[in-house]
Amino acid sequence: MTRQRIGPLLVGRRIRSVATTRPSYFFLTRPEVLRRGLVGRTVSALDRRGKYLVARLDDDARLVLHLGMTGQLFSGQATSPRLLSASARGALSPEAQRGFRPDAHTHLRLAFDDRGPEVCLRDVRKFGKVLLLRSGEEHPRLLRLGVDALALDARTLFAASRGRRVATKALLLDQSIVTGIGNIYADEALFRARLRPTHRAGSLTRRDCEALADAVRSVLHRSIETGGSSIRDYVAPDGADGAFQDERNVYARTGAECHVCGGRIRRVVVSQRSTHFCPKCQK
DNA sequence: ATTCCAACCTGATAGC
DNA sequence: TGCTATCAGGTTGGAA
Repeated sequence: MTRQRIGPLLVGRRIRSVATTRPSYFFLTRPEVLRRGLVGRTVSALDRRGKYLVARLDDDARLVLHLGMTGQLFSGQATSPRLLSASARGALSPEAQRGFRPDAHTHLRLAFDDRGPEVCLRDVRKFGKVLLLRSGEEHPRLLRLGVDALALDARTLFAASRGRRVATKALLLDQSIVTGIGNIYADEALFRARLRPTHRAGSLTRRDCEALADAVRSVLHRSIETGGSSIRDYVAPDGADGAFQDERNVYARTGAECHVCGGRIRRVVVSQRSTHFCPKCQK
C-alpha cells in the first residue's frame, strides 16, 4: 500500500536536501552519512521486501526504510490529525492543525530539485529504521527475510512448521519464515482460516497450511485494496485514513461479538503480542 | 536449534 | 488534576 502510493512521490525525483533529527537508535546509518549519500541522487525505483521499503538510487545505493509500529511515510502536503500528537494539537489553532508541520518526531525529510512536495518520515516511538546501503552492500536485516507474505504458499508453510513447538501465530510473525505479516494480519488471517493462534505450529496439517496461506494472502490483498489499517497512527502517504480497520473480525475486538457466530472475541498473549480470536470459530 | 524475554522509545488512556 | 499502570501495526540479541 505504502509502496504503491509513495512510489510516484519518490521515483524519478532528484534529492535536493535532507533534514534529519539527532542521531539515535532510529538511524542505522548516521544522519550526516545519510545526508551525504542522498543529496544529489535521483530515486530510480521503489521496491518492497516484507515490511521494508527499498528505494534504489541512481548510483546503485539503496535507501532502506522500516516503519516499525508508529512510523508514518507521507507527503509534506499531507493533512491528517494523526500526523500531530494530541498534546501538540491542542496548543494549535484549528487553522494551524490543518496542515502538517514537521515536529520532533519527524526524523527524515527529503526535499527535491523540482521544489514539489517533500517526503517525510515520522515515527514517535522510533522503532522504525533508516539505512543506506552502498552499491553491492548487504545487511543481515534484509538477508534474513523469508518468503513474501503475498506469495506465501501451503508447501512453504507446511515445511517451515515441521518440528516447531511454537504457536501458529508465532510462526506467522517470524519474519525469517514469512515476511510482511504484522500483528493485525496474523490475527485476521488465523480467524479467516479458522485456526487457533495458540495451536502448535508443528501439528498443522497440510490442509491447515493451505487454508492459512490462502487466508494470509487474501487478508493482505484486502488490506492493500482498502488502504491499510488506521487504528492509531497509520496514514496513507496523502494523509488519508485506511479502511481495513472496519473489516476486522478479531483484532482489538476483545469482548465484542464474533461476526460469524455471535460469540465473544477473546484476547490472550502469544509471543508477547496481544492476540485476538473467537474461541468457537477457531479450533 | 529452538524458545523466551527484556530492551529499544513515546504517547494515549483507564482507573484510582 | 494528577499520578500510576497498562497498552500500542516491530525486531533484535542474548539467555535459558
